[in-house]
Amino acid sequence: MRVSQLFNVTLREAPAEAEVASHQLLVRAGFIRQLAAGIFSYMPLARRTLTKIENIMREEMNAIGGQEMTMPVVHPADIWKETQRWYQIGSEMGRFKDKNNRDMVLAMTHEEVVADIVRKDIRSYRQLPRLIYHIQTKWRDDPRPRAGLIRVREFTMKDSYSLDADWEGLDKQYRAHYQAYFNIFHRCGIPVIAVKSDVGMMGGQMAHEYMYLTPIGEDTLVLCDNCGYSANRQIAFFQKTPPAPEEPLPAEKVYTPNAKTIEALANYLQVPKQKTAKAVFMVATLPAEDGGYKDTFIFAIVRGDMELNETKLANTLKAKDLRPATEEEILATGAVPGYASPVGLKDVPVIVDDLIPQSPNLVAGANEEGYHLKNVNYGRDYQANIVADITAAQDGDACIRCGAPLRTARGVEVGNIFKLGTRYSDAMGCTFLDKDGVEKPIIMGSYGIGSGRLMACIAEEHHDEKGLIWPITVAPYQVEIVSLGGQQSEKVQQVAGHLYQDLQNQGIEVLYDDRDESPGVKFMDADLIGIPIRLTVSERTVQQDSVEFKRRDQEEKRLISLSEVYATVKEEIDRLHQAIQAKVVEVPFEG
RNA sequence: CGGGGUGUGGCGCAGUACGGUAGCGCACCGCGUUUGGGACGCGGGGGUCGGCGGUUCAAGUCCGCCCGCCCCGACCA
Repeated sequence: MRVSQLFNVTLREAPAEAEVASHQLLVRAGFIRQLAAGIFSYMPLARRTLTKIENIMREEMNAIGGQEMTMPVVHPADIWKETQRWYQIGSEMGRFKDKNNRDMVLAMTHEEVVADIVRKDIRSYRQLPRLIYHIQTKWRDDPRPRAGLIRVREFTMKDSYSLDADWEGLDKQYRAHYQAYFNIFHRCGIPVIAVKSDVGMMGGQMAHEYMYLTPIGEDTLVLCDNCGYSANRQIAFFQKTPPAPEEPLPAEKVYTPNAKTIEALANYLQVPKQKTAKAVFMVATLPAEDGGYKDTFIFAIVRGDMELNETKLANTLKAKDLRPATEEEILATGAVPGYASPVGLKDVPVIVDDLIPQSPNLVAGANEEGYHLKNVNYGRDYQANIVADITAAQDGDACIRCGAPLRTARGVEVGNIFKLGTRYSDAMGCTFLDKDGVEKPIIMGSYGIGSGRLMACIAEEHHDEKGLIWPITVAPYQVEIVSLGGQQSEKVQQVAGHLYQDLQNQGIEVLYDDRDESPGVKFMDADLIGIPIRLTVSERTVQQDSVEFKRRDQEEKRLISLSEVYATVKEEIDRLHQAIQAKVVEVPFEG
């Protein structure tokens, strides 16, 4: 492609709203243009990179037996009602009515469609196992898109769905994806780790997220450098060290003016935070007896030095939804915000962290403005409805497996794999007859990777102050030819033009900057766009029957003779591919 | 949804305090010069100042309401 013909505009400055490097550079280099919050156009250069990313996905999916298909973006709401997700999912779901006033859904994901196809077409164990996938646009009306392509509302995702007759089959497909996903990310040039994750609204038995570690990430991960334990902070387990036992002391009411936070309380009473109990008020949406849901006020207690983990609490309660209580709701229960106490509280479910019963003589609220109770002891002074692990792992906590200090890090979720089990099969009646003629539910798994987000993470990982530096496997073009003074020198123009033709004829993807621009402009644009190999043709080089060779990821330039250009370019492309391939390794399964 | 910010030509910004009829850099078009790291000269084109309403002789500027976008949080297969 000649740059003079390319539908692409580079920007000297990034729009003010672009903050992270991948967003700024992808916009400046002309890869993406924003239409609305979280809605982007992918320009020709981006399309080429996305196609390469998607082809890598295809190769890896096909390698584990996947079969590509395409499913609709627009669904009738009926199937989403069947699985209840029509009711369970809030404003994130795109809903509209068709001309006949029927409820319709914009696809957020395709479990329902898969299940609908499967229940109609699969009848026998002979048709299992199967693995299908598609690469499709999805819509999730995220409350807060951010960081360019990292978090968007309209996005393209490679989604695969495994269908099995038994749990062993699911496990096999799950593990195949586990490795295939590492292969995909490694081939795209980004390091990732797989962490165990919350199954969330997908339901199911097991889930891993593939995280690209970066400070701009929005998920917090808990990692053990010693044994390799890793988990999303939402579900990370850790060892809790009980304090030294103490004789329970008599409870004592103390005056604590303006001590409404743990910080202020510990400061005022001059006690360490771990000697205090923190009251957290939540409202949980719980399943009701009538089959519906009802909001229930929840009083959660964790030690003052710890943080409530809302995901753990929600899972403990089997809550559909969980949110902080408002001040009015707190007052309505008879508790006093800032001075709330589990002691003497009635008719409110109390959930305490499992470390609380082992922590004697804590300071808790007195349910009276300006007063706390010292020496509150679980069991003697109050009881809980549930004792469970509801606190969040923090930096330095002990690893659940080996006891070494845990580290927290930020990451972007670039992919996930789920063992769905029979949740969708049960809801939508996906059954088959096994060898014995017994009707059984099909066992499903689902596995997703967002291609735009992946492209952004690659940009995030591979750039410098001048611009993008694409890995050879996903670069829009492999080689960029820059001609200098082509308007003045017929020779330069000829050499560059021939080189462009020759390399293309040899199957190399070439971008040829043939514009009548100053050298500075061309070099700057080349650096910004980030094609891995640059060949410069100028009066200076043609006089020596050579061109200048430079790799985008290296500073060195060297002259190579025209007769050796193809061989050198080929060799360097192979070398770049080999370096990537060397990273595609087997990763032990961490179940 | 809560908190904060922001909106002036394609991009980056000034002008708003103190109301007087819109400006700078880059980009774009034409001509000429220039050509190894974002050139120069001359001449051009392009803006309902986010929207609506109000105050005023006069509103980019003051007042009210609304909207978009960005950041933090909540939320998130």
